Amino acid sequence: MKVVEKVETCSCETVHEEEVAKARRVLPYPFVLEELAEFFKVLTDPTRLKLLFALGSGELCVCDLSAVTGSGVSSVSHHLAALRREKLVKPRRDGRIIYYSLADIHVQQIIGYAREHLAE
Amino acid sequence: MKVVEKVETCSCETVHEEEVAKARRVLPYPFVLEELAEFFKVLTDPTRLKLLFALGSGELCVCDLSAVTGSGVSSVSHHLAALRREKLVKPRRDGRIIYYSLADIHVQQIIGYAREHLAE
DNA sequence: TGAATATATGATCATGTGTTCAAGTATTGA
DNA sequence: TCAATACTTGAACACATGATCATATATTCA
Repeated sequence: MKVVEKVETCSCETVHEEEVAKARRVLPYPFVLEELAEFFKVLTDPTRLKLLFALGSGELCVCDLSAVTGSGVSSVSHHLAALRREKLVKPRRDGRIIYYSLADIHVQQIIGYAREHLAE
Repeated sequence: MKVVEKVETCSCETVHEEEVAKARRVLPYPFVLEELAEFFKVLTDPTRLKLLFALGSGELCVCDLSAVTGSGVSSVSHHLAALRREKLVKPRRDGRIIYYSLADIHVQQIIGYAREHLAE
């Protein structure tokens, strides 16, 4: 493998120039990386994951979700706000009760793949 | 929709008992939720995502990855340690150079789905 | 064996995140 | 219109996380 001399951004002395150039070409724009990172952040909390799994079984109100997760209503509401921001769940008001449901198919697929990965 | 009276874990007065019971049944074990959350945490940093995309184009050494990402070697090494812990990348030593590559197919699919979600 | 290179790791510090409490809004029904 | 219910939101605190620096380890080659 060809090894060439120092390149600006790296503090080491050896860099594989061609491979680095090739890798650079496949990098998404920084804003895409930021969006992806933000998106995954919403999946890093066990309570939020519980909410997503629970809603996978059908529409539920905030009160139900509090009962299912065992978390306080306020906490659940904060988490739902985060899920709403990433467009993963959507609310439907009926009187004073607000029913939440999944807004997207991708989430379940994403979580499914993650579970497959962990199952190995 | 049937609404019944208060249930232990919830501070509100109305809960849809059957739906809650149904939702509870689909919840994974707590340790699975924890593992999933830990797994997604590794995807919440733009630099780590860069590393994964870069490695998608082929094997690269730490020095290369530092050049590609524009991050310091130490920072890259810490991030690679995190990716190793989640079994997303694997190292291969050749002399004093350590080459990293993707350890799993699922990651690319997961990131792909996430990008689809964000593209809407 | 010892110097040089490539990478890893531990400690520190600034910043981010989740929970809780208190207060706010919206809707219903008496 | 006023009280009660369902939910949201903001502030405050404890805890986690990422970048950086200094140091440690591993490998090569003179």
